[in-house]
Amino acid sequence: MAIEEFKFIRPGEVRVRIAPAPTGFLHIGLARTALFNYLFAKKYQGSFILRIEDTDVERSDPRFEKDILENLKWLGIEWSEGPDIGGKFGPYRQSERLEIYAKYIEKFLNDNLAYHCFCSEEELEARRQYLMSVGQPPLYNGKCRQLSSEQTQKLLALGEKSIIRFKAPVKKIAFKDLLRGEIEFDADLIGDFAIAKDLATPLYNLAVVVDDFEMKISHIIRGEDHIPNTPKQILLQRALHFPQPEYLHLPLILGQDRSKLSKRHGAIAISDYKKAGYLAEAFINFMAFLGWNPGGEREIYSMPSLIKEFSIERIQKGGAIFNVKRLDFLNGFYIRQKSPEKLTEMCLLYLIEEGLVVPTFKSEQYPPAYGGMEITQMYKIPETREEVSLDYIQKIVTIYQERLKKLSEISELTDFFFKDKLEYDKELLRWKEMGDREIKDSLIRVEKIISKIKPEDFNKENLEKEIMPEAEKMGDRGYLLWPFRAALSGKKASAGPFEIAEILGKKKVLRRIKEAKSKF
RNA sequence: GGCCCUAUCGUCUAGUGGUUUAGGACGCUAGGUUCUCAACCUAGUAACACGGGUUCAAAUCCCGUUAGGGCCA
Repeated sequence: MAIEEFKFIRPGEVRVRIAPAPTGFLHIGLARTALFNYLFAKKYQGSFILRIEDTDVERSDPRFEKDILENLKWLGIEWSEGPDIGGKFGPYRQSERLEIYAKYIEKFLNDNLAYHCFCSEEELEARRQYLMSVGQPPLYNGKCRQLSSEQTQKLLALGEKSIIRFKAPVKKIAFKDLLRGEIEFDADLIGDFAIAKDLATPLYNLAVVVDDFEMKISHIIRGEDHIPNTPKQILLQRALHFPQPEYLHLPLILGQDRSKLSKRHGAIAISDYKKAGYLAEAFINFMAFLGWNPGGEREIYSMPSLIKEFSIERIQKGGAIFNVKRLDFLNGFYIRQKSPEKLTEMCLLYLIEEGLVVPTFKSEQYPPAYGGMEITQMYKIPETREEVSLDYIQKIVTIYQERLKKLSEISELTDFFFKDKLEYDKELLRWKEMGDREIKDSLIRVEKIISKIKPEDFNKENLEKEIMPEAEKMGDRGYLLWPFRAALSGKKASAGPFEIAEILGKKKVLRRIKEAKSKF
């Protein structure tokens, strides 16, 4: 049935939007909704619009708006109309659209579709509590609906505080959700809901309905948590004789405990994931598959292929748990796909941040995000006071490319390249049941072989050629290779000894072996 | 409490009445691979919430129950 709906979709006619309130950072739920809207718009050559719902002045903050825009861009979800770029149906910030709403609020009142309600909040709250306690829906009883216009005028003249309520008709209200089919509500159970705080301040449902109409939104794709708002919005549309857009309510993204993803589930801000070194393409791929999949067995999809394959019929109805392990896997995959140059550029930021390397010109020139970073060729290693090239850093990054799950791990993994002296316990050098004497012997053997290699021949291949036969002789290669590698890296786990040695160079390798020996 | 939504391996999911001993991926376990880790390869683990119908045939359609979730201005 959902399929039939799409026979009506003609390229260019689709206009979708996301309408976040700038009351928090861009989080996964919103990002996923944005992605699905974006994919849908692109699929049908339509428009994806960004609207900021900042009518709640107290909770809204421009820095959240900035965060939302910035991180959507980082993800590659771009809008064709929005607060930053404008558009035909602007402004795209609700706080700048107040006169538009005022016009409609007035219309509601003039047409007798709404009325002033003077009930106090305490009164309302008490009644709500009571109704809930006796198993009744907590509705407004329509007390002020009875007020004559003279009474209303009088109360207003007296300066009584009031809000504006919609006169909800008593009937059933059904709509077709593109995903879930017919959803029916009893308008009886909706009650006379508030549409504005006062003549100049619209409330959520009214503002949405007005904006979606004024911005010619064709399809409203949003989270499942908005289903209960839909009948109210439809009621408002009908009162105003607006055409009804199509609705599609996406399943929610859930935390480990199956509840709606929220702050208490840990990091959910996209910027946190960005900082931790997740790649935008991994994130997009991951989010697309939360609640949707193309049907085949392919799991790796880039934005263009997602746009190509996206289809509403393949959206899931049940909520999906956010599983970081899977994100990690995808991220590792995309990291492995990067070119060494690109990956180095991305890792550099983390190395600089950790103070492992310092660009040879002022570090203030580096913006905090790696997009558009200007790359310098030379770097200082503060600890050894050496100067190294970008190429050198690239060699290091490259041998860790397949070990990286997140970019931020690069510093911890490779710090031993940027240190003068390694701190580790001598036990680290022990392979299996080796005695102290044997460990030292192994180190001496390696040292001897290495001493014979000319500096210009000091590379991975030659090292392997010279050392492997010796290791082979010992039966278990680990007797030679483990102490060697441990001495170079000071770590239990690392890249292979030969590749590390090549990068470190003969002089440093010998020094590290000497240091290891001195522990016995 | 009321209303609404949902229900296949631990997780994301394929499956749209017979081709299904329910497929894939992540995870986990074991083995392989030049010490370790990773990557890679191979194998294994594990699910149709339950109960009624409809039908020659149901994970797939209907009803109910249960469970989970969302919303309540």
